[in-house]
Amino acid sequence: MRMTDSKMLFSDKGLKNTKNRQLVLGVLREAELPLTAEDIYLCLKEVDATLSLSTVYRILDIFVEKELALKAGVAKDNAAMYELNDSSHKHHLVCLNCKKIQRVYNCPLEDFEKNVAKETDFSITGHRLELYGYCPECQKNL
Amino acid sequence: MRMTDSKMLFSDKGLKNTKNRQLVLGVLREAELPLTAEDIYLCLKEVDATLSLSTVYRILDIFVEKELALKAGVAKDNAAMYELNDSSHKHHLVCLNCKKIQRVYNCPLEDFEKNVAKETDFSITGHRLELYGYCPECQKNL
DNA sequence: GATGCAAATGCAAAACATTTGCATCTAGTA
DNA sequence: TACTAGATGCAAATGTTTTGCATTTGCATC
Repeated sequence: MRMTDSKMLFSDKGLKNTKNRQLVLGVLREAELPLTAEDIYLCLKEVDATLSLSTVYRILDIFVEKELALKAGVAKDNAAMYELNDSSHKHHLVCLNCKKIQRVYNCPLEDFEKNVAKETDFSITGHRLELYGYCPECQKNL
Repeated sequence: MRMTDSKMLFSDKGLKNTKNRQLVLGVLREAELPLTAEDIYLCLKEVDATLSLSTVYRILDIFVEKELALKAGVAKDNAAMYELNDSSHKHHLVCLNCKKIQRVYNCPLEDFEKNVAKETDFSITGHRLELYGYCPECQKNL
C-alpha cells in the first residue's frame, strides 16, 4: 500500500511520517511536470487538505535535502519548481514564447555522468536537463 | 575592437548600443560561471560603473529575450542566474552540500537535440544541463 | 494505551528578489 | 542639431520564500 511505502521512505531518511508529507509526496508522484510550491498548495486545497503554504515550502526543502526531490529552474515567472527525484528521468522542453513545458523521454546522460564523476571526483546523484526553443504553434505566429 | 563587436551584436538584435549593455555583456563574457543580477551589479560597482540594479534586471531580461543570454536555475538561494548563450557550451556541476559550482567541459547533447527537434517539431535554440552531487571535500566531511 | 521529547505545523510578520510607474536622459536617425 | 523611441534611475509595489514563536503531532519508551 502507498502509505506504507512512504512511511518506510520517510523513516529511511530520518523523517517523521506525517500526513502533510504524504500528501505532498503524492502530488509530486502524480505530477507529469515540475510544480511550484503554490501549485502543490492549491492542488491539495482542492482535495480539502488543510496545510499551510509555509509547510509546503518546509516539506519541499526537506525533500530536496534528503534527495527525494529536485529543485528545478525558474520557468514559471520566478517561482522555483520541484519534481520527484526518482529514477524515471524527466527532462523538459520549454517554449521560450508561450512558456509551455513538455516532457522529453529518454536521456542520453548516463554515460556522461560516469565520465564526469571520474574526471572530477564528485559523487554525482542527479541532474537536470532543460531544452529551450519554440513550440510548433509559436513558430507559426512569430 | 570589443566595443565594435558588441555594437554590431546589439544592432543586429534591434537594441540600442548603450554603455550599460556593454558593461553587462562584458561581465557575462568574463564570467566562468553563471551570475545573479546582483553579482553583476556589484561587480560593476567595483569598476565605478553607476547603473542601477533594476537596469541590470532590464538588460538581462532583454538579453534573454534576444537569446544573447540564458536564464539559469536557482542554485544560489532563490536568485536567478544568467550566463551568456554562446556556442561554447557551459555546463555545471553543483555540490549539494557546499553549493560550489564547477564547470564541466564538453557536451553530449548535440545529437540529442536534433532528435528531440525531429520528434516534437520544436525549434530548439539551447539547453541547460546541471549535474548534482557532492564534491570531494564534502564527501570526506559527511 | 499513556507519557515525554523532538520534530512538524500554522499563522503572521519579515526578508528577499524582481518588476513597475513615471520622470528624465540618451542613442540613433533625419 | 533636433526629434523620437527606447533606455535608465529611483522609489514604491509585487510576488516568493523564510522565520519566530506558540501549539500540535509522531514516535519511542514505558
